[in-house]
Amino acid sequence: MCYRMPPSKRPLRARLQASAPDDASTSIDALLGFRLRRVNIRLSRDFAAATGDAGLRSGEFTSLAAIAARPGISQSGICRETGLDKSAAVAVIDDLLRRGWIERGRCSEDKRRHALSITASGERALADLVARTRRIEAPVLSCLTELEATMLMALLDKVVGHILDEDN
Amino acid sequence: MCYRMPPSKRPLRARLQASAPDDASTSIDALLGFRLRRVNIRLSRDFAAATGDAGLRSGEFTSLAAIAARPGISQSGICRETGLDKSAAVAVIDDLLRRGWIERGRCSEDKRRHALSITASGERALADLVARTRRIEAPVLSCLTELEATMLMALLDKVVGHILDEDN
DNA sequence: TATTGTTATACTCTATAACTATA
DNA sequence: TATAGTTATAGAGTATAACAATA
Repeated sequence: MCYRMPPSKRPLRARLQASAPDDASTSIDALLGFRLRRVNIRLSRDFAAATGDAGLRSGEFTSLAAIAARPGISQSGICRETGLDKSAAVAVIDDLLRRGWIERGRCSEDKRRHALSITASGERALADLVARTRRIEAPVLSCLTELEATMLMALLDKVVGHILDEDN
Repeated sequence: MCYRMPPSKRPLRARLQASAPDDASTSIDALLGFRLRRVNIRLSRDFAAATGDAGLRSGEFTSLAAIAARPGISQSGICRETGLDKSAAVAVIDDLLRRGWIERGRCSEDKRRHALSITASGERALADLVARTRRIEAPVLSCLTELEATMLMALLDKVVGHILDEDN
């Protein structure tokens, strides 16, 4: 007979665990990728739907936040921070400039670099984006207690920090 | 003066917190997306680099795991589980069939559906992929204790389960 | 009418390589 | 020689709409 799709009441992990022997070497129980991917897909779609046709391109929000956090950062700095490719960063920076959210000045110490900084308009846009993103993420995070959500953020921060250390 | 890129010893969150007032409504401290995105980029690149030219397309590994976990699942079931678009799923399923990792039978109860199941060859491929992915994720997760890693997985499972419930 | 799977298509994202200007 | 930024380009990912078969 065919598998009829019931409402999925348990995550894939739990179902896999039930159907496969508890063998740590072949189980996906300890794999992070599946989980990150699934949550990421959901959040990305909701974000794209909320920002609509005038939506930001991939990495634009993250780059704006990085510039706000580190005024004077260079483009390659953005790439290291966000994981963006340097060729992709060009379009992102161009778009942020076009929107008037950031400014670009040549660096006097190293004329190859652009020193990027956020504008007042960019600050407002960032605050608005953050607020909208919070509203998008809220229903996804609603299944966690406040403590659990805080723990999740802290654990991911630890991993992200480790990645930044390793990749640079 | 210009911002010279030092080795990043703290995650973006911590730096933002230091430079911005602790205003919950405009801080990215409680946002999940940045963190997921950054970790996902790292893992995706490492995975692509490890699988090389004969690499699987996006969503193929997840789909194989979903079929292994739920024999007889339909294509639309895969989409619901993995977040894959139904048009994208076609190419993924085709590729899994071409590799001989899954089999496809028409469903007698609902002739529109394909009943998908994993083959013995597919089981071996899946076990191998899981093992390789564990080796890829290990260095990323090495910054966490075993307890922390378990907690991270459990928290993400809770979120993924919630998303599956909501989206279906 | 709605759903499953399929195709075609357009658009975006990502990575690579080649180039310039600086270091 | 190496790095920062730019451009062009190719390949992969993603989403939409239209369609046939079935419910």
